[in-house]
Amino acid sequence: MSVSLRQLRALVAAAETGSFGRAAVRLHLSQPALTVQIRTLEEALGLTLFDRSARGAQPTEAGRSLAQSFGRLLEELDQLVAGAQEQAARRSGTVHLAVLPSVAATLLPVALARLRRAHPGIRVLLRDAVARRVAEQVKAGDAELGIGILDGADAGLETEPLFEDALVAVLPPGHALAARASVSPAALAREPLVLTDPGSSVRALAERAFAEAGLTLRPAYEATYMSTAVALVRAGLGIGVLPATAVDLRMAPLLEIRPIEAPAMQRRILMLRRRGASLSPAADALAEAIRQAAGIPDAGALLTAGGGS
Amino acid sequence: MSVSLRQLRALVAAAETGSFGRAAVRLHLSQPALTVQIRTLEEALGLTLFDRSARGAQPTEAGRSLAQSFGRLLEELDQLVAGAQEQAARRSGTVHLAVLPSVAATLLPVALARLRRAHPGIRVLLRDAVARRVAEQVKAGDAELGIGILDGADAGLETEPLFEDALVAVLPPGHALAARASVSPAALAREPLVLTDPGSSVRALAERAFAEAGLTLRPAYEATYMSTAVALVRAGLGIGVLPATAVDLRMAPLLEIRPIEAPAMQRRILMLRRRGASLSPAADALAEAIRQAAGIPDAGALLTAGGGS
DNA sequence: GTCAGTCATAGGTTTTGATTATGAGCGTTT
DNA sequence: AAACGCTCATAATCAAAACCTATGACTGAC
Repeated sequence: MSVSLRQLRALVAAAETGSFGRAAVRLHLSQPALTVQIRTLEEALGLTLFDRSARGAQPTEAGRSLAQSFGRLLEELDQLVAGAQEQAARRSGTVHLAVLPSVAATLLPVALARLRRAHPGIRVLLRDAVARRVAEQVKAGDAELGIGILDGADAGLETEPLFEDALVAVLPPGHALAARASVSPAALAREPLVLTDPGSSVRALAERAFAEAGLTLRPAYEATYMSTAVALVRAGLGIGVLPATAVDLRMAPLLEIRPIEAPAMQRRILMLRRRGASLSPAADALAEAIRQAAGIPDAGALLTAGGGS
Repeated sequence: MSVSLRQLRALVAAAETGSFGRAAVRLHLSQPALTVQIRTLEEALGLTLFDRSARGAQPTEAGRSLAQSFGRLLEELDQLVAGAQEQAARRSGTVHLAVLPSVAATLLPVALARLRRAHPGIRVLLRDAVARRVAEQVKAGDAELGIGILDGADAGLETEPLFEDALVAVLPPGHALAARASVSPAALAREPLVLTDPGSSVRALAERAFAEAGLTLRPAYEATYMSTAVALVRAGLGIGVLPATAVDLRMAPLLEIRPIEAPAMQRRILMLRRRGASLSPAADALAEAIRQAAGIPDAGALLTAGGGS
């Protein structure tokens, strides 16, 4: 028979207390049970570990030495187990999260604040990236959770809708188009436009929507960062075609926001995870916080939605 | 329920093989048994450790990390157990041995040679000391085994007789007394004598024997080391009164050895161990080798003799 | 659509471990 | 010297854990 943890704990306790009886008390066992554990351990090792006498059980040299080594090992083990249970209890843990920059600037701070309040021990490693990179990182396992968009279904990913993000027209103060409740693509096409980089998902969305309306998108300015784009609009250099979430009106109170009359001007922001990969407790807590921040009541809470097929 | 070694081994094997089935084979278990171990471990930790699919079981991040940590721990544990079993098998181990210098120079080399032949892995840490120190070291546990002599019984020690060591007269080449088969204490008292230090057990023995014969011992020379005493005799400076074992005739072929006609000129060389303290396998092997070197057939081999009361 | 491979579940048996009760050895105390 | 009190060991019994075989359900792949 091989050794067992019970035997090792018995050995350590007996060596430290110098008595089988006291060791049994410490381990919440009866004395005979402990005696048997020690004996079977001695048989497994082939060594006498204790010299029994009427005044207790003195560990032999081998017993002392092994008790010390095993004790150290047991301590490490208990620590590992405790650490794992900490993670399970959501009192610690780390989540790698990939997220679109626009969401990172808007929804995410709210979600992270919620998470911190509910589970202050959980650490979030944040990577903002464009939609394609978000999906890639989640699929590769580099990020356990992602917030992004997906064109079609993706067999490697499970998705859960968070909210709809529409592209809106962002008008500089006093612009003529602000008189209307909404603006048409055709009207936009006549104006100098501020857009994001080609390759960004926002840009691709705008181009598609314009193409459906038979128009060609000719941006006057392209910005990589949303804050840059907003600044360009505020300076009166053009009309922004930007995601609604990205425009923080607190930062730019004089700008006017108007919806664009094109159904395709919408993108569905999704929470992404690798298909078949369970979430760590920390990631689960984060997902919950994100859902709540997005205004989704946490009903079943389990992600089951397909890729959108 | 707390974690068990079986669970940890199951986790490590499954994480390394990527399959419950293959892990079960490695551990000589059925697949359901392994599945259950993993599940109960997951329940104990509160963590999902594997993502099960039709293509095997992929460890989660937590599973991977824990498998690695636990694997390291298990390796250390197995190594400790193997080390203990090595000791039990007498393939390794260390014995602290306290021994009289005279025995160390005569009987012991034979015993150690035997021991090395039978159990080459056993290391002997040797301390030669006078009889009182030998007994002290054994009683204090500084030496697991001792070879020495004991005046009366000692409650703290168990003894086992090894052989009788007589004090003999060591005569320089061509000495007149060599004509007799034995010499009397009275004859010795008329000669210049070479003895050991006062305080040595040999010296005490000689003084007692002379006192019983109504004589006073007046040594011409006192040497601490036996080799010194023998050299003095060889130089013709006196007659040695020394333990028979200590005089190596191969080193001093011209010397003559004669028994002394006094019954008290005998000392019983004993093997000593602490009462109630079991012997380590290494010490047991050494004890056996010592017995054989002393010409004692290793019958029951267990030390049971009392202190001589 | 079948097939091969995976893990999960169920039923029944063996093994392990625990408890209580009791015994035996030993040192101390009366 | 006898009794006591402390130790660990043993025995009988019982509960729980662990295992195996058989079977099921699911998933990819051909």
